Amino acid sequence: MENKKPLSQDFFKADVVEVAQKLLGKLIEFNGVSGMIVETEAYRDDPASHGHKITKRSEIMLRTHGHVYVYFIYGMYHCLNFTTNEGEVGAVLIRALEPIEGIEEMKARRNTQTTKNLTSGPGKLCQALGITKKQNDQIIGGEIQVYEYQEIPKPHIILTPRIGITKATDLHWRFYVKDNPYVSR
DNA sequence: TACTGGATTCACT
DNA sequence: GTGAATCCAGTAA
Repeated sequence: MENKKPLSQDFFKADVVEVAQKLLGKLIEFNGVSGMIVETEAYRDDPASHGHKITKRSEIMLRTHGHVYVYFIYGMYHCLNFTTNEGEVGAVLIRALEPIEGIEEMKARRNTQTTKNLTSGPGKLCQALGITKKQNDQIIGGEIQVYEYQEIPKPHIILTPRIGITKATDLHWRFYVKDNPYVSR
């Protein structure tokens, strides 16, 4: 694609819920593979968030914005987050992408021919893009790029409280693009 | 040093 | 719908 416009660091210097919503329709590119963000989740200082207690792992949520936060979960998956609003605890979990470029590479990494299963979940998309903890704490715009891509009309943006997490509170929100086949639920 | 459980996914039933 | 896979960060000792 020509004329790709990267997001500025200031884009991430805002409330985590606002950033989570505005990330829908943006393009994530890493290592020649890319996808459009179709589902996000906002985490800040609520009991279900790593940032609820500041530790060596989670301090990045307080210390930075516009950085990549990658953590390892369930012994086999990675999850990709973007930090927001330095000085306040916040990060947006990228929950699903619509694959754009490098689909064959994604299929090989995911060991499947089913396009719908490539990036329709936070663990899946990290595997498809090849993102690991090596990318943790990198600045967005380095190895991992995020570009303007598609404008999602407001009526197509759905906001729900995150369910299924026992400690969920009203500080904890999920956004997704209505009717997009890659949304994880 | 040892223990515990997780911001998930997949293969089953 | 249910359970297994699998390892590391956080916590307690």
